[in-house]
Amino acid sequence: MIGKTEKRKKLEKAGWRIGSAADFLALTPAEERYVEMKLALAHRLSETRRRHRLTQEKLATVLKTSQPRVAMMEKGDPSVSLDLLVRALLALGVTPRLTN
Amino acid sequence: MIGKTEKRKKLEKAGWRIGSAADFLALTPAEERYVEMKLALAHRLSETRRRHRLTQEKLATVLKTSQPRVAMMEKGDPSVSLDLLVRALLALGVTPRLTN
DNA sequence: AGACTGTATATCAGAATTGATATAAGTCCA
DNA sequence: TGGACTTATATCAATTCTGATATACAGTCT
Repeated sequence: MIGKTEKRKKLEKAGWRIGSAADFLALTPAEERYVEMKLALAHRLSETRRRHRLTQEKLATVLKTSQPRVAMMEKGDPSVSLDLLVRALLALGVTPRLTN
Repeated sequence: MIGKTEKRKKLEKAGWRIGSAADFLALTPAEERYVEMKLALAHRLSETRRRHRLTQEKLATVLKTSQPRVAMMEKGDPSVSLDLLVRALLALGVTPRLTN
């Protein structure tokens, strides 16, 4: 079990702007899960890239995007869509199955 | 095992414009998987809504969007993002876990 | 220190997605 | 047939996302 303050810090560190404690608590469970999913995918992308021994620059070329965007993806930045993350993972051969 | 022509029909019916057989075959495995994921989520959304005995109109209200967009989502229309689909499912309490 | 490699941050114009609206089409029942 | 209800399609302005560029930061080596 992870405390709320701790979780908040984790999210803020990841670039999710959360103004006040009230704002944070206003995150619905669905929103929290969405953010967590994104961070999980982001982490997975980073891991996968390392496993393939690629630099962000090289991965960017493979994905036909730029190194800065890859950096954003690996942070799970709010400005990056799930689509982009999923496409990247699929391109790397990772096959996410959606289970209940 | 599903034939290529059959699969193509399925995708075209779902609104994915695929001009020629050559174009279709040009879909990379990653792209195919992406489309299939989307259609799976779309179908899942439709099922879930029905299970909750909601009209598209009512679901739209819950999701703070419009009935026409819900229709698009349930078709897995190319103009609908994974984000939107996932958010919708999460809002309905479906909790997709990403497994290997 | 300086050069080099890899990653992070800021900004922005162009592209894609969004909710909304209007309206058509399908379904059921009296 | 016609109305009530539900879903589908078309269009569009506003928002969001994207790739690109410039540049900063961090680590390693000589």
